[in-house]
Amino acid sequence: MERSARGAGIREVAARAGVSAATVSRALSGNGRVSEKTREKVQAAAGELGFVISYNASSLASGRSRNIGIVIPTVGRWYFSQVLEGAASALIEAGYDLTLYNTSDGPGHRESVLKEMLQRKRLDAVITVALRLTEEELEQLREVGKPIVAIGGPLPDTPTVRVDEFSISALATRHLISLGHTRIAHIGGGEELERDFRMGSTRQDGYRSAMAEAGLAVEPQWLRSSVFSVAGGFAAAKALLADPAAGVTGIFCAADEIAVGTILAARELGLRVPEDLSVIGIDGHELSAVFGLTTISQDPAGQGAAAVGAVLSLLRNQPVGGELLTGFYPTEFVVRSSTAVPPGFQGRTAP
Amino acid sequence: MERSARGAGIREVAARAGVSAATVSRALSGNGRVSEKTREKVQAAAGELGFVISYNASSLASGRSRNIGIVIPTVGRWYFSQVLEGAASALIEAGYDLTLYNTSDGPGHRESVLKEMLQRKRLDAVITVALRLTEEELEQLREVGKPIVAIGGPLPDTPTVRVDEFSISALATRHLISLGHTRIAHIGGGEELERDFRMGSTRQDGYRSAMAEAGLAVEPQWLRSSVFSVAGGFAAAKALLADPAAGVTGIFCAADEIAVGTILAARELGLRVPEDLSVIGIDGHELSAVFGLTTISQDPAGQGAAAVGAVLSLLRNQPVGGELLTGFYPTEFVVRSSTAVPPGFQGRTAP
DNA sequence: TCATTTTGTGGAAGCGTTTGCATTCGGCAT
DNA sequence: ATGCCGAATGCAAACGCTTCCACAAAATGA
Repeated sequence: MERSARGAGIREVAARAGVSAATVSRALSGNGRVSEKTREKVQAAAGELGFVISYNASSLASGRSRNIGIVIPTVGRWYFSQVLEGAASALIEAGYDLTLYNTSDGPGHRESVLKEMLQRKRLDAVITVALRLTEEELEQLREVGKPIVAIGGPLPDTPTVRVDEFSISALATRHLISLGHTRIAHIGGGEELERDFRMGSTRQDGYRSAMAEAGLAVEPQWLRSSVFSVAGGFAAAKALLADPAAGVTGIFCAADEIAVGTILAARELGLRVPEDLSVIGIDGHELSAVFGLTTISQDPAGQGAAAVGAVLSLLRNQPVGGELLTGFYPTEFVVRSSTAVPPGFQGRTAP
Repeated sequence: MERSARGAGIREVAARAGVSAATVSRALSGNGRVSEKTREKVQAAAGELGFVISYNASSLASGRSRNIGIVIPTVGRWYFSQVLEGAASALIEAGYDLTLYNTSDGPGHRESVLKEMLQRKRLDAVITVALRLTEEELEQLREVGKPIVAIGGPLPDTPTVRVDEFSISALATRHLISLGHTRIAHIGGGEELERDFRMGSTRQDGYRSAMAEAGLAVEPQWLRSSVFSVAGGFAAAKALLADPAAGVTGIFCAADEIAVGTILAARELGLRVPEDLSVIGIDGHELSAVFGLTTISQDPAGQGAAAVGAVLSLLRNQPVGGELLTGFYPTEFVVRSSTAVPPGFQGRTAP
């Protein structure tokens, strides 16, 4: 292997600075003590030689790799792309590399990713997004002894960044109820993520709870599901709204994209939003502003950054704030123009 | 460092299989010759011990790291998230890791990413997305001697996956012209990507060319720009359509998201699409189907996968097909219901 | 059957850092 | 002056693989 072409190594720097390789390592990494004068000499030499440390060698020797892995189902859907964006920015800021493992290619891949790729490769820590693991799988990961932080888990006994799916769903539903709606449908996420992530059904639970609490019945045909996309929401809403027996005046959608699809479907059927139909979503998607969608905003990029923050704490052996273990990531209720009192209703307006 | 907890090493496997470490390495990596019988013994031993090779050690020793880097401006926008998704899937399929560098955090970061992070860390190759480099920067990258493949470049003398921006823009414009439109506006991408990527203006050039070729004038107020989002398109289109002097009957949008925003703006202004206004986009975005948008679909996920294919060839020292150097990634013209003859026009219909 | 390849395997020297331990070198108190 | 002590530095042993080289064994050709 030609080494001449491959840039200077630490020994060349050492020679040029007139010190030993050990000192160069200490001067550049900040570990151990080095006099100010030597440090400067070393830095100068490194600069002149265009020396860049070999992460592989460094990792091998030190056991640290300044590289964290993120396991994410896909990067093509809005929520995940935002999480990734947030995490990537935070990591680059902290000087860490980010290795991406997307598990979208079938469940077989998921397993191999977890077992082989994370087992003890070159990661200092792992962030899992929307991943549900068996106790056994989790145990295997823990055995590796590297920090794990989850987003949208939940992984038991693991610091987790997550919103309070149940409560915000109940809140969204209650908002419709408080406006006077009684016939409220719910379009939830389909099986798509159910496999890894219990989100869909938790949101439905919140909806059911709020309905029950208000003494409202939930008719079976009010429960629909859709993939997390505008097209999916459009199709589901169209079926729902075309059903004369349903007769809903409000729809709580598990995601903004679904809600936007719902609004479009309503428009196409000649229904006005919010006069004839109220629609509320969850997410804070970019599109929600354009459509005047009332929603509960959840800032996924912030969640990604928060997870990175937790990981970095863990790596410094600072235990992460109990908040991540017990609390929820904050959400924001954004009232826009897609929700109003139901048609023909004369009661108080929304708070 | 406790080694007992850290899983078996290659020597343990060697001992268990009754061979030398060298043989284990050869058996597991497929380099060098090993008898079938030994290979099986080794694989069995490795399996029983749950042995997973240390990539750091392997990379250090061999100079190969089975890890490729992808430099991408952001992952939050549709196009980029799709490219990344496509690349990530292809890489995982090939058994490579993917390290993500997003350069969205200001130009300072971009430089450090390129010089420090790629210079000779732990990457076998680099895929750059929508990145424009100076000759000097490119030269620095080349010096490293690792394969580089670009998406949407163009980086001179670098295998590049890209669509023919100019031609498809002209094609889209011509489609409107052939329907009988003469007052055709263009909403292009803003400065957003212009910095790294000349895309915005290339699409405008295609538009101008088609207009000129048809002998049509382009009025200055017909040229608008927008960020690549529905909201951006909405705002830009609203301003354009509200301008009485403009009087356009067709709009060529540089992206589907902009086009969707345009359709929404038109609706809000009481204009029917396509009866009063024809709209055409570029992208093949998920939303385009929902809105019946005529568009030129460009399959960014496929582009990501194609770039990975090229990188893998390069790594095998198979020079990549000349197609990537000279040809264009295929696009598909999808005619839907957002384009029609202009209002009051009685001519032939579209081909 | 003997010389010549080919194949399979082991020994050991790296790969480029980090770090424990030993050593040196200046003070500084005595 | 004489010790002492901490700060600064060097030495050399890892870190866990890959691969060059040598060598033995098996296969091939004459």
